[in-house]
Amino acid sequence: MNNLRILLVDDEPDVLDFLSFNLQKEGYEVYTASEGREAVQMAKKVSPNLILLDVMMPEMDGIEACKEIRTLPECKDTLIVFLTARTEDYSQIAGLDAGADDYISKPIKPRVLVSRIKALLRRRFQSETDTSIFDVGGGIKINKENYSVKVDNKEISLPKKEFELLYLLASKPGKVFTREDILHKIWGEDVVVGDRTIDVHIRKLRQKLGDEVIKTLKGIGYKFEF
Amino acid sequence: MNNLRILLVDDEPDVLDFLSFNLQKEGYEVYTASEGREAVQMAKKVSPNLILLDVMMPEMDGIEACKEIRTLPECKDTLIVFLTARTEDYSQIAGLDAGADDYISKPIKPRVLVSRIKALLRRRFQSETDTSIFDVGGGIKINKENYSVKVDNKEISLPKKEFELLYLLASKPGKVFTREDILHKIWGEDVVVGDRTIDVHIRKLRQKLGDEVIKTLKGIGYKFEF
DNA sequence: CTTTGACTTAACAATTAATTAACAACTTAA
DNA sequence: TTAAGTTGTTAATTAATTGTTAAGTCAAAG
Repeated sequence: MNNLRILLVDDEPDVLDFLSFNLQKEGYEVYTASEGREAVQMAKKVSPNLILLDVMMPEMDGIEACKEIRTLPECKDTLIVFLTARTEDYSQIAGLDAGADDYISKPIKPRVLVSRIKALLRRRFQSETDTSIFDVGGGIKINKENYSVKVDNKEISLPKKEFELLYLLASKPGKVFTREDILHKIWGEDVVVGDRTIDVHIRKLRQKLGDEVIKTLKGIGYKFEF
Repeated sequence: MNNLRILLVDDEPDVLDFLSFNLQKEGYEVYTASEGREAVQMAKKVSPNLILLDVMMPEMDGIEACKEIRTLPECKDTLIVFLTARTEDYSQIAGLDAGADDYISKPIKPRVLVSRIKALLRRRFQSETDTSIFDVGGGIKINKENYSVKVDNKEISLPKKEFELLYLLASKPGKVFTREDILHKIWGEDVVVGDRTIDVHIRKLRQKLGDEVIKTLKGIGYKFEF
């Protein structure tokens, strides 16, 4: 939904698969094209936040494609990054000239690739890659700012109490919260809700997050752990 | 109302239709004429911001028309762009001499045409095609400068409060604004309006923008998302 | 193998929050 | 001054959430 979109363009299906896999794992929405003309069309259609563009391709090469993409109004904020074989060093100059924002030499380790892409996107789209998001592990990310939770990169929305409960537990993974702790922190000092109320909220969270992340300690309380 | 006006002049109805379609899609107000004399009259009447003028036409050709239009007081700020077949290179000289601001060779891809036109208009009419317009997604564009909003390129006008509310929410898509946030930011620190007031304004916005873009988070607040 | 205490679960009730329509009070422009 | 539009209020309705109850599990202890 509010994900950043990346368009991959390369004529080798293997490379496409490989990059695609690694970027999707990071939560990006990934689109692919295998040659320049297709790339331009895709770019127009999905208006990606970043395009990873192989320089050497049959038909229309990366440089040409880049120039065309730069003229698209849909892509005025799009970052364009060239993928070049290490030897093709001319592409640095030609590419940046054609309107590219950066270039990356192949071969590259996925981690390095991902971190460079993240850095570029952060610089350009800071507001979307926000501070108050934190990854609590177990595939769960909590964003305090917009009261939203991502589970395996799928956004789910929680009602207030459930969110607060999750937030409390997840903010100190591993720590055990007694029922009393939880009542005081979430319902306040002078509440009169029954004990079962907590259980029920825990259950609702488990329904949404999966049964593993919140653990019960009989007679003691609950903890978040992954 | 505050749209930029473009006058298309060409003797081939097909070309006229084609360009007209592509430019209207971008939100311009498009007028057409099929020959020079008609073009001059139209120009006088609608005082367009830009005229796209085919060079080769029966009766009065583009160059003649251009010269006449340049004498009209209604068109002193009008940009005139010639459309020329790629071969007619003399037109570059003659055209620019006659008072044209640019020329574009046919055939041309609509995207390229549109982006060149946009660039020209932006340069000349910066104030209207301004930085403070931003496309917040979901087919909604907000122009802070003249308090106007476009939904799917249809301009709708919002009363002040509604505009401010939309602007606040849309300026940080995804972020949740609590009722308190909203009250403070829009009504000021020492407000005395009831809570339901916000709801009512939200409802009015939803009536105008569609129900999807503003989301409710019960017990928390509202957020803009597309 | 029953009992017991502690948690889970489903169904439902109570509560709280938001939507909506109708309208009143203000503002502005004609 | 009227008319039109904007802004804020209220009250009825609708919807979602939060909380309760009671039956059901499960594991450890007797």
